Amino acid sequence: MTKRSSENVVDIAQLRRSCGACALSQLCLPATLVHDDMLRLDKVVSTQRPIEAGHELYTDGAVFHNLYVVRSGSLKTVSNSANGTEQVLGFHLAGDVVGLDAVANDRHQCTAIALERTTLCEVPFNAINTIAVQIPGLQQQLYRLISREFVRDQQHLSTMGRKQAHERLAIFLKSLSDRRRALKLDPMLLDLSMSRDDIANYLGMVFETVSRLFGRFRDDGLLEVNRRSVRILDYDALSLIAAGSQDEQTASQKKAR
Amino acid sequence: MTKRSSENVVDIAQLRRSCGACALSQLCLPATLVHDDMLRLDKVVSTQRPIEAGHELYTDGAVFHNLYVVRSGSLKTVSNSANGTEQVLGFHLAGDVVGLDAVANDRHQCTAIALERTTLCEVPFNAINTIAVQIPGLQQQLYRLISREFVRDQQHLSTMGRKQAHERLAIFLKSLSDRRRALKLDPMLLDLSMSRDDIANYLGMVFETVSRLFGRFRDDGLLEVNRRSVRILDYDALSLIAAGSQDEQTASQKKAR
DNA sequence: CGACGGCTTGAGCTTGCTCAAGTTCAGTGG
DNA sequence: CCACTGAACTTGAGCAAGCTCAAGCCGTCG
Repeated sequence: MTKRSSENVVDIAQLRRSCGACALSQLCLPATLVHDDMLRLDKVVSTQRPIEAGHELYTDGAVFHNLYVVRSGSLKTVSNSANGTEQVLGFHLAGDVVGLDAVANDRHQCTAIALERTTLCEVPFNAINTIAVQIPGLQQQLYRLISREFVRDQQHLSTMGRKQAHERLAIFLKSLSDRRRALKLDPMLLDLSMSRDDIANYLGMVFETVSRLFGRFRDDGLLEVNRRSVRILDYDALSLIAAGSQDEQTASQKKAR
Repeated sequence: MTKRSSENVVDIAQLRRSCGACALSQLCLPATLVHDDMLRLDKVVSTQRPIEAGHELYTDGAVFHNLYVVRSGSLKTVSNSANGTEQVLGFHLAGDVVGLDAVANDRHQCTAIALERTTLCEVPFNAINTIAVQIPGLQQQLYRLISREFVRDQQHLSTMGRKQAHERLAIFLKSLSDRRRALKLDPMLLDLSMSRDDIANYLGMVFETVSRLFGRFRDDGLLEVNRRSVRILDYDALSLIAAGSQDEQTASQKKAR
């Protein structure tokens, strides 16, 4: 199980257990640590067995024990309100830290569900807090991480505030692309792990609208869409729409709609 | 300037400078501290002169130095996107901590604007970090504070996801009411410090819609509306609408719309 | 192969947006 | 003190973006 160099599609799969060897360390807790400190971190972090698609990592209301770092795969976080309606709060890719919502009350405020087979590092919050007292860099990094999630949510709020549905979808696709670029993956090829329904919910619309918009972006030459496999053909045009360019025409240099 | 006992409308105005004597301490950083630790905190916290309505506390992009705790008055935080559109991210009342968005990058990610004459405590982040290392309770409290803001934003995201405008407004009014209750103020009387436009922006609609909804809630006997002075007449009905009760009729026991 | 879930596409309708006119109120100056 | 002004708010009418409902398609899995 430790050596599986056969799977070279994503080199993340080759990662060994230790934080020092992890390709994600720049995005994760050890970002600012020196080697010695990293070893101490290594002692408390463990890798879990993979979670299968559709399974829960934690549930709304569960007692808080661990933070998790996504190593491969992806998750969604969902808050379920009183009357049974769900709201997708975010999608979490490799390098993202999930579970920070629970720091406030010692209980998780949302449910985390794997969108595909997903591997994670488990970081016991108490343990990391204890060693963080002795490692100022780690302390700081923890603050930054929580705050980063906070800022991400604020950006999402700004997205939700935008009235036009096609702008919201463009922002979403662009952000996925940018996140892939940060992970050194092809930013033009999106392999969506989430359903149209998840995307729609996340962006505050219905899934039919998402589907129609994919069709429209395809017709306008912005995307190549094949179910969950999406190729960005015109990143600049997409960016223009995301930025709120008044007419999509200018953006795509096309006339059909 | 130190003694202005004339202003007894809100007893917050009578607060002395020290954290120990502050009526808000339960909501603020010192929540979990013992007396001795509080004295150390006192040393770094200072009270600023009031900010007038419409003035900025900090601007998007400004270098991060301080957190602020609202003592009296209120603020809005706003993110301005590329194409000039603004998004109101939140409203901040007495006891709220603002500025936490800047922890991620050492720069503020949004602009904070006073909605009325507002007094604040200024907490230098570096200083508090330094003493937090020695006071575990304070450390923990800082984490909780950031995480609390994060959770609040997630709740707001769930609100924005709800399709019906009247549900969003009901949630907003209910939350204002609940926050007033937590501050030991009359929860049925809302003195809105923000404009219809601010509310609309915050909830992702246009100001005319907010105005119309106030009218509808008034007609349905839920509210008494007099410009910015709003009295909640039927809190339970409002809660039902906020929770997504399918028909407003049931909630308000009225027929007119 | 059939059945099911996820997706696409169409037609019609409703909510909330746009544009526009009118009202109220606080503040200002005569 | 009152008239004037401008900002904030209210209200109306018409329109369209996106929702609802519905039917059909495609790919996967048992």
